[in-house]
Amino acid sequence: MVASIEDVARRAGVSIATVSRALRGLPDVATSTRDRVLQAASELDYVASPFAARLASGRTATIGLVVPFVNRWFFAEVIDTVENALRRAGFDLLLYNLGDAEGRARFFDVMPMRKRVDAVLVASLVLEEAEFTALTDLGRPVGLLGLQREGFLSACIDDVGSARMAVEHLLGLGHRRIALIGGDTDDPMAFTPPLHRRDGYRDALQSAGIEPDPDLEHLGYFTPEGGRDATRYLMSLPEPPTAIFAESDEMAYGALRVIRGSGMRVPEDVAVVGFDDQPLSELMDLTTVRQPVADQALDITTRLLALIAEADDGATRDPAVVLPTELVIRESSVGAARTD
Amino acid sequence: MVASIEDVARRAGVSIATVSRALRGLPDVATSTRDRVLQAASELDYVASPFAARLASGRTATIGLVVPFVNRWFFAEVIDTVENALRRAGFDLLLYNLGDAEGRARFFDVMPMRKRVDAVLVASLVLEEAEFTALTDLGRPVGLLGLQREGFLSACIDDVGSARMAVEHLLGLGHRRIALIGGDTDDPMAFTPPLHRRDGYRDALQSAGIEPDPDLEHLGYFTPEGGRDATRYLMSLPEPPTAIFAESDEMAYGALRVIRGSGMRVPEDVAVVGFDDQPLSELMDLTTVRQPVADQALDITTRLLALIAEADDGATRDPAVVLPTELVIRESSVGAARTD
DNA sequence: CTGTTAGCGCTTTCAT
DNA sequence: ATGAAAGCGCTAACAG
Repeated sequence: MVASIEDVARRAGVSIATVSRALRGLPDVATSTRDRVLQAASELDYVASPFAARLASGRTATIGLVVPFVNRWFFAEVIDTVENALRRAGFDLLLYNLGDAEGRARFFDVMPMRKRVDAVLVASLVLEEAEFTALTDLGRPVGLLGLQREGFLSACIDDVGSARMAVEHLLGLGHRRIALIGGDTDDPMAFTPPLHRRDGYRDALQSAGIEPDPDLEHLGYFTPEGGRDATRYLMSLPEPPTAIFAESDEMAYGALRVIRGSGMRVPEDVAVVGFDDQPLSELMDLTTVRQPVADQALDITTRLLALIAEADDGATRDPAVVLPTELVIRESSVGAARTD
Repeated sequence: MVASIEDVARRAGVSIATVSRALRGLPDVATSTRDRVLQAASELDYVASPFAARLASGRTATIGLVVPFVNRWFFAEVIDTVENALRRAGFDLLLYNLGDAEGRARFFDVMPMRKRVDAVLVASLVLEEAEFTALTDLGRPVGLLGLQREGFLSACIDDVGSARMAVEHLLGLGHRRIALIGGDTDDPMAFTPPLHRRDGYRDALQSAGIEPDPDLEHLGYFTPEGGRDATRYLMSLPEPPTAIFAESDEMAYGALRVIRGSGMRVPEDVAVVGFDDQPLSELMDLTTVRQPVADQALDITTRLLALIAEADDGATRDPAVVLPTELVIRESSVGAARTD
């Protein structure tokens, strides 16, 4: 069978306590002893049983990552980054995918990560009070990604300001009828961006002295099809917009397809700006707000790990980190003839 | 502190063994006793410590999912489906993302899932002999998704046949110069599709009496940019193709963009067929091979779980399951004027 | 049907 | 610097 700590102890001629200390790099182990233990462990191809260690120590070396979806660019990117950071730190990643309202309810009801994680990381969920409570009742640190809240570690971008920047870009190009294709802010599976990006859109218009026209705000459900349908609707208005700001690149793709596919020109007839800067956006020549997803994920993961390790050298001193975004200007807003 | 099995036992007035049995739904527990235990557990908000249970039972109720990437449609879809199926079965998902050649080497070197999973699920990786050995040396069942191998449980599609179907569609439309945009079959991070889809492409041509032209096979690296660059190259050939078969939809998007963006018409000047049928493909009017990703993932997960549960009512009787694909014909191959 | 009793394989005082 | 021993919170025979 597979080797246990006793086998290593026997082979190294020491006690199991010493093996434990040596293998974990604890102090107060003679170098020669440590070498002997390391040698024996390697000869036996020994790895400690994580469950025994967890039971004895109370630490799980695992963090739970809660996401509303996994098959959307943002969240896939988050999972990728977090998994990597954890792996390097010797931590396991337990993934919790909510999926839909029913899955979400089940999750918060059962709380499947009870007693199995050292910390929790929640990505871009608009959490209800009860859900926040359920999370904090786990008695573990909770990190927030893509949203912030008093008393919690978090990393996010300035969605409001970023959306404002996008719309101001369009205003600067002379557009006055600018439509918004957004997410459903009433959706039970709502995540945070729809709320804030819409606010930024309205802010920008109002600052320019334009009263937001409710007819120009349409749901796109954060999918390409949603963006397509919204655009068809918008372009059929008596007074269609001359520019569209989509709260995500995916919705912008739908918009581009409708416009380009129906013989209209982008941006001459309609300008389009998205949000995210997914890889496909460069290909689509889409002007968009680039947000540093990996940076946000890495930042919050690192600080969460530091907090757990109690090597908390200021990890919580600056609990809410806001990372900068950047407007990437491409042809969908300024055209190919751009000279600068 | 949080309740343990002893607290429940005391409250219910039974032994901890009875609590254990009652809570796990084992037989030979009087209904009244079970009710009392359930009541006590719920009052104390008790959940068993998974680590103690794992240590005592040897079962981990966890499966390890190994993927080369998480931010590609296919794999995101797989993760989504597997996570869901496991959650319902009360299993945890431990995600292992290889990422790149270095990450892959580290993974197989360290074997981080040793002693922590009941089974392993590997998605679409071209595994070397040594890697297969490393996996089987875990001493746990290994399931394969997107590939098959003698002696392993697997679920996949017929990549060769599906690619042949796609190319035969183009041949049926009268095309003779059909290009292939594919993946790198020599890449250390190679996954299985590139190999087989290329074979299917060549098969179809040869069956039609056409000798595959190496100039018409170009790398697209399974990304939109790769597809774009490959298409630019192909269209600059002295004798450009009249049709393109891309081994993935993402590469096909790049092709479509180049063709449509440069004033050529799809499919009149160049027809395009992809592979996968991602959600964006309908929007792009892309003819493509639809593969049932969720079905594959669900199928293999279910059978792996059955195998672990030893409720193996035939789970392994049919170890290699091949799921059907379907050609979804859209405008990128037949045009808008299609009458049927 | 239920209780007793060994462990599972580690970590962690507490001695020495 | 090292070892002995007491758990960690369960599961699984084995009795009864």
